[in-house]
Amino acid sequence: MTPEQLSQHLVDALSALADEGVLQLADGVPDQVRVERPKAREHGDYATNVAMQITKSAGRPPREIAQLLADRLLRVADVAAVDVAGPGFLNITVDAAAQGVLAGDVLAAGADYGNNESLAGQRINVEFISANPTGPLHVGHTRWAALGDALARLLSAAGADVAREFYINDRGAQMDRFGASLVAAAAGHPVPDDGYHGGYVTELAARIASEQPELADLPPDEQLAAYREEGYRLQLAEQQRELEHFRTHFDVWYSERTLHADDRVKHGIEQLRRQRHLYEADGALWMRTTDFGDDKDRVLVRSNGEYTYFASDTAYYVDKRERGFDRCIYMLGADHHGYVRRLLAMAACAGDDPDKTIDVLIGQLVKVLRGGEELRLSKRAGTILGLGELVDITGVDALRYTLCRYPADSSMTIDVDAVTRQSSDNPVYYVQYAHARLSAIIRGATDLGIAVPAGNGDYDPAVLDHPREGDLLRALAELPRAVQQAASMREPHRVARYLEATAATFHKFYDECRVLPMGDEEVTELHRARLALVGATRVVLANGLGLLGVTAPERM
RNA sequence: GCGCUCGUAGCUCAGCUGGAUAGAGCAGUGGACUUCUAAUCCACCGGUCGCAGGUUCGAGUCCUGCCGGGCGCACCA
Repeated sequence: MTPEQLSQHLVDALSALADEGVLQLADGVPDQVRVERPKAREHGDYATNVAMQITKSAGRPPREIAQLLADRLLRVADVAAVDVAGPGFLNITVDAAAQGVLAGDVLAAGADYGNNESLAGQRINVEFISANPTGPLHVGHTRWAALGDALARLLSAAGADVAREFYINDRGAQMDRFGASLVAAAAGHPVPDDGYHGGYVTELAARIASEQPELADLPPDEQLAAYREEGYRLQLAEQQRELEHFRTHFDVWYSERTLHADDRVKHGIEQLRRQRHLYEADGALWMRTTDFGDDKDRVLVRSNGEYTYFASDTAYYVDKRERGFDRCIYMLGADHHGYVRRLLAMAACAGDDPDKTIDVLIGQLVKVLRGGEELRLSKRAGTILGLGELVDITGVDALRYTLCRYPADSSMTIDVDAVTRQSSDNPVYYVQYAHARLSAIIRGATDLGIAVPAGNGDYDPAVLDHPREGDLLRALAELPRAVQQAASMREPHRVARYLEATAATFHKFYDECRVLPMGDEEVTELHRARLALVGATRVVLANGLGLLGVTAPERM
């Protein structure tokens, strides 16, 4: 029995009590009852506080309601025991056999286990990183790469139709500064103060100069444009190469320039105009974002006739909506959080309900520790630790996992030495090691000629009555909930935490429960059932790691 | 000044969207491998959840005010 089924039994019990008039619920029967896994063993396999939740609605003391529910629940065949405890908790123990069938369910579902339909029918646009093509991707971008990609995988697993999108900020003054920096570096001159410094500028300039020596003869403005464009092309290609290597694939690379070239900015503004939140003042075109909570109105078209950056963003949003996305997820760095309010106000000005169409995730910046010291990272000073370099040091799996382990809005310090270390202080190896151990058992079974059960009917679920087996089964049963919850809360780190807890549960099981027959031992039902459990656990860990874009090794 | 955000063990961080005695890992101490991977397991040590009020059966979690760190407040991008 899964927690979902148990939850349904509780709802059924409540409806029955209400129908019979035993309980009068002022607020009606809740459509969902949350069951949780208690921390303390003596609190049973599952627990719920529903009796306390509805005490007001029912106008009866919680313990009394709990007792009514307990009596009702005991009639369910798969429920072995129910206790009323404390102020009104319901502690439920599930029948071993009913729990044991889960292994078969997991084996039968295979790679699909954990997926759900909670977001079915939704089209979601996930935009992340969106860096300037004027330099390498740094640690902050890397965090978004790992987190954004994991989130996209999660949303897909929850049934949504997801597009991953990278907005290329390839327009504006910073591109010219980039071009000027390259020209200066190529000529051996010092880079302008407001330009880009870093060693990569020198390398890039030298490469362009040697590949296209004829550029030196161009007039200054043409030369700047040529360097700018070539630098753009090469830098973007580099970003794309590094991200693919980091297993972060984008479905759409969206250039800000094309937004202007195709008159989509103009179109976007026309769409806004219909909603009547635009006005002209001081020769500029404004959006009345204060209508929806912004502290001041925002300019779309400056008095000199040029579009603002905000105009691009507005048009981009309109474009996303016109391309059919129900929801747009923005992943922004903490240094952009001041932007959120106007973003939401803008969507409201466009006639949308921002609560329904926009999710903004704010990511705190990442500190990097190496050799016990904090690295001071600055693009201007050129002291950048790039995605590429970081991956070279730590490997893709360790880096992705480490960055996915923490909620986006918590500041984190990443200790390069710890991520690199291949030991237990690195949780990614803890989880991967569990998968490798499981794989080793299955290899052993194959060597002994014992088939791994493919589903229910291939083993006896009732023999899985050891406490460690029950713990493991209940852990496996949590995956769908973990996925659903992580997806709806947009919090990939929950998957990582779930994996660590499940790996720990497995390791404890492994420590106490022998799976394969020893020596000349006969193959028993217990061996077969445990093998089913092992196979199911491997499926769960592999699926979970897959959601984070981390590999599940057969051997370590 | 206004706004956003964070404050949990010595360190890095969780805490299931208000529940039972606040949890992991690392660091420290001590144990467990002649048979499925010891990258593992077990035990001990470690806390006024920044402070003070409030909401209620119940608050690390919600509200208010302070204190402290980070960030943002352009017809820049």
